[in-house]
Amino acid sequence: MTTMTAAERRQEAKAAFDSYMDACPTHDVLGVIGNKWTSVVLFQLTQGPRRYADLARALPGVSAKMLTQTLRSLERDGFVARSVTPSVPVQVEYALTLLGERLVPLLASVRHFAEHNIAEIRASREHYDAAAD
Amino acid sequence: MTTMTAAERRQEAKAAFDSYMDACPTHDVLGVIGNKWTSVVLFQLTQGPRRYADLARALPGVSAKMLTQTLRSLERDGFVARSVTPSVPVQVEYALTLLGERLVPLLASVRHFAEHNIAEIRASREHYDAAAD
DNA sequence: CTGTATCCTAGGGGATACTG
DNA sequence: CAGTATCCCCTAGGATACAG
Repeated sequence: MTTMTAAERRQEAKAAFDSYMDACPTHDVLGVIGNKWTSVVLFQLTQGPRRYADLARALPGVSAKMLTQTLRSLERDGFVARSVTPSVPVQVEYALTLLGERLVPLLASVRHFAEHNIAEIRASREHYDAAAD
Repeated sequence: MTTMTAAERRQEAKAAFDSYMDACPTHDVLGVIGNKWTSVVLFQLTQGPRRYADLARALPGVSAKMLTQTLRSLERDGFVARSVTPSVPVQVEYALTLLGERLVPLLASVRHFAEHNIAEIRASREHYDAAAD
């Protein structure tokens, strides 16, 4: 512990930085909304509560597995509430929580930026790809 | 083509939805900022232009491969400009473009939301996990 | 200093079939 | 209706070594 090799110092810095990343709220939230289906599911729920099959119908691209997984994750994070009506057959309804509602304006910001800048971004990509000979 | 099975109809809806998703600007942008290192690299660059080694030092968690890949991707999308000074050894500097600067407030929004709501999110997770017996 | 090249693994995500 | 359970693939990302 008196002296340390450069490799050891790098290792330590990496470990410290990794735990910093894990604790970073921004990174955490980005990890949530960065998932493939969260934004679209959330968008559906801004239109009002929806049942499982409603979502599956509105989002034909999602597999049953991913729909369930996305919903569970959103529920775990407190963005969505799941309520079961014990009829036959059972009815399950998903709705935004207050926390979920607070996420909506953020998604709107992303959307606003995206719609105003996507043309420039895509133009840049084309230019970049064209330059690659 | 006169009649269609339910499976065929589902297939068609899925294909249509998939291409819609591909074209969706919001989803596109989310895909960019959702990558593990984009937000932190971008944050470094908001502090001013940085060289490759500066970034590597500031971000001990990134591998050389991912740093390069992240930078290339950001350059391709037009968020970052790469300029090479042909000295010996060469100097390469990365800086935000105007488009990149426009992305900064959005990241700030994410950060703002994250910092104000992360406690509630994490509390929800703990509660959810505790309920799972 | 600024990267490439290679190899490898974990897990996100899809397809299909089955259940209370 | 509202999911599970399986199997499988593919890519994001890490480690290590090498190169201009």
